[in-house]
Amino acid sequence: MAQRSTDDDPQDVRPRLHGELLSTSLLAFLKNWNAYGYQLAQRLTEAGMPDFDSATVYRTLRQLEKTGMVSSFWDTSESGPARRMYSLTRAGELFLNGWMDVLQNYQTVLQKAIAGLQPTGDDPEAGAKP
Amino acid sequence: MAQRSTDDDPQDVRPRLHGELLSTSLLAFLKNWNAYGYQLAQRLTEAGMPDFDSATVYRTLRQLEKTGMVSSFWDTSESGPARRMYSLTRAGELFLNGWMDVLQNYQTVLQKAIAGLQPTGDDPEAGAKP
DNA sequence: GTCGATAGATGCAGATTACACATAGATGCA
DNA sequence: TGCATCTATGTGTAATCTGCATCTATCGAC
Repeated sequence: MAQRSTDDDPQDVRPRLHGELLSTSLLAFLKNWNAYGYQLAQRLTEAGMPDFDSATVYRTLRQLEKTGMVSSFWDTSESGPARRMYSLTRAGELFLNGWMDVLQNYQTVLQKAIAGLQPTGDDPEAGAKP
Repeated sequence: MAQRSTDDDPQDVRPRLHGELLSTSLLAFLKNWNAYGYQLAQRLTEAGMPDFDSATVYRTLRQLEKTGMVSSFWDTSESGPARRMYSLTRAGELFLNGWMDVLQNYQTVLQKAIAGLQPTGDDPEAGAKP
């Protein structure tokens, strides 16, 4: 039996928010609310989401636009720097609905696994924790 | 007012499982169950998780090992190809706990946003959907 | 004028991912 | 024996994504 691996980086294990988590948060905020990037970034912080990078937020929004999930236009009606206002498209709404299903299942799977219930209840002795 | 962006890729919008979602699923499975990659990949499929790549599962496990979340050893006790058996470390358990908190908050935020409740209830007319 | 807050973006190095393909033991079967 | 198939894990590579630093620009306060 080979040697066990060693732990080497115990610090900095706080989860960050990116990928699907960031994209879907943005889509959800836009469901009943047209907003621009800076505003969305603030809402994320206010909502107690883990740290993220504002550049990532802007880039994620542009990416969501490229795939048709949101649409945008420049808003110069208010004073201050121009704002790129985003709103959810029909495709974005459909994706968000699909994601909520995936998320529900994901959370159920996690909770069951953590509670010690295997996905399938067979083979009760194999690999059991010592 | 500038032109709206155009939708260009309406197909292939099914959510995939990667990044934090895949890592944390693996950690959760390993909480009460020592297992190897092939087995974990099967469990993910059985659990109804979205499609993923098996190579990604293996690389994710190696990555989790590099950061100290899991440890592994070669298991040659059974017949067939050698298996790399993984188990959760203390650091992995702590990360998983932190992630469950983040996830709970994330889901709450999504649900509130989709229900039409803003993170902060002020400014009720700004950006309201037409 | 210049400082800070607002608002969005780019450049780049490094990490992650999907897809194709490689390796190897075990089993079945003709 | 030869060969296909399943199990089990991995690598190579191009494309994409991310974090950090930095940049542009508007506006209000001092």
